[in-house]
Amino acid sequence: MSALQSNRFNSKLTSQCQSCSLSALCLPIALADEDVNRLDQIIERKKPLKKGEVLFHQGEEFSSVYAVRTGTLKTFNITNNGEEQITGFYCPSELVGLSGIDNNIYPISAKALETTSVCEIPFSHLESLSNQIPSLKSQIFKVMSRKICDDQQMMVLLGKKNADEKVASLLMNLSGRFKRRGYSAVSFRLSMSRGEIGNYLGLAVETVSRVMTRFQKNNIIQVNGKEVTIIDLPAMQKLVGIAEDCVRIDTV
Amino acid sequence: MSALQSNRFNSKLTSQCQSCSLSALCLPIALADEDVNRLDQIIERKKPLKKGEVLFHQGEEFSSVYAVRTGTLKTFNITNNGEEQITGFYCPSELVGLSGIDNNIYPISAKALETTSVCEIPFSHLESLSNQIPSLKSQIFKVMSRKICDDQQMMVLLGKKNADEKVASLLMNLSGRFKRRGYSAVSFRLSMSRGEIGNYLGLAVETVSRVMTRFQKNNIIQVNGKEVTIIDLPAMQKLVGIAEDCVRIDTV
DNA sequence: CGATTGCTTGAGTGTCATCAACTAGAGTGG
DNA sequence: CCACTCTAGTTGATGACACTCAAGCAATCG
Repeated sequence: MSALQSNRFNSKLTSQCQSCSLSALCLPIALADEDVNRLDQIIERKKPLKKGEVLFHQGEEFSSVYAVRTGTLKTFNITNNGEEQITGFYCPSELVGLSGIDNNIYPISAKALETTSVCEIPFSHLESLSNQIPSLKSQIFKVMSRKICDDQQMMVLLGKKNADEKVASLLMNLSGRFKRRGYSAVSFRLSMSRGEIGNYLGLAVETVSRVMTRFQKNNIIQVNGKEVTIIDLPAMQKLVGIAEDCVRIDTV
Repeated sequence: MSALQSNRFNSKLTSQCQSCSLSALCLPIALADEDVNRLDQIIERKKPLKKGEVLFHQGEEFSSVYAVRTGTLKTFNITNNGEEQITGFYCPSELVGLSGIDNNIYPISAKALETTSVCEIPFSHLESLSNQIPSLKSQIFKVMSRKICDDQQMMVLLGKKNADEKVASLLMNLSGRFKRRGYSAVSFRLSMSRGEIGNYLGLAVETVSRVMTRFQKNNIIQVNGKEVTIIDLPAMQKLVGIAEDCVRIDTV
């Protein structure tokens, strides 16, 4: 809690990272104040992306990872037959672009779903800074490890779940992410279209639509366009599979 | 930690890592000789696992990552309703357990598909060694990044591909991995059962069986139990989607 | 040797994709 | 301000792909 008040001990120069409301969730977590300042210095705040603008393109040379400040991004892969497969949605404080490290090329594109601002973190700088700050290095390991966990959960979803369970899982996942950022866990706005939801979940648009209206008829959720309210939480948890305990799907 | 540094120079003796045939694929890649020796010293060779034995259990405290030396592992997640979802197969030189870093708990179990020997790499040692050897740290970043890429490819497979494409993708992926280790790319032995293939690909056993016999009838592959030979490579590539260029599915 | 396990093959069914029509809302331009 | 277009979303009808159930075969094992 108190960690949320990021500049409680701040003294002299408060870095932007320290005054950022996301610092408790983002990369600076677990860093000493002076280390946050050093991290802060390698970060570039870019001007916000408009809806539909691309942050980086699949195939482009990898240079930076990005932390979302406000708004939402989607990442996607263009498959051989030209269709797009969405691989993730990214909310504020989440890190995009880690998959580019391996081959020094982004294997996916990242596009803004709404007006979105990001912090650019040049990876070469981050890497050398991580030589000097072991806790930063550990933090990067953790972030990457979590991404691997999340992706594995996603595989379970795609491989084993039916349409109802898929949609419920996405909604509950988003709910959890909003909650952790201090927003309502039961009432929120979807920044992605039905088509994007379907693409992401491996479902047709029509199926997504049908599932959501059915959920609504059964008083499980309340839907109004992009506005969603979760009404019957137990029902949702049951659909997701309750035991979400040891696993935290983070980057949907 | 001091133990790490002690034998740094006593290494006219070739380390096991250096004499290991996998060194060009495994973690030591891109390390200087003396660094390989230091890495070598934190590694424990465990006695081989028999088929069906578990390397680590889901929920267990995380301590080490493991490199496969010989044999094959599968990792899997027990879902809420008790069924198992296989999340990956691991061949020699590949690293298992990275997903445990985040929460300090293994979110999956790892089990031997056949007699399998592994190198245990205690993560705390690896992490501190990576403070001293920047290229080792970079290498870990890369390995984790590649895992993220691979998992994303897997999502595409699960979300967009039909049964034929799924099976073809798995076979071609295994083919590539055998090839890189110097084995035949067209003729190899599956160490996993049909059931495990189906589980992994999000298909029923019967479907896997049917697809493979159909492939055989169409002279695309030759199957005899677990022995597989790829006959019509172009057909397979077409099924997979050819443009496997920029993406390398590594850890299936 | 029977028993068990893994794999294959067949028949029937169900879930979800596809195709198509329709509605609502946003943006455009006369 | 009102058609007009365009897109996103919804709903219905139909069908395909893959799952389930069931039976049989082959290989391994106690």
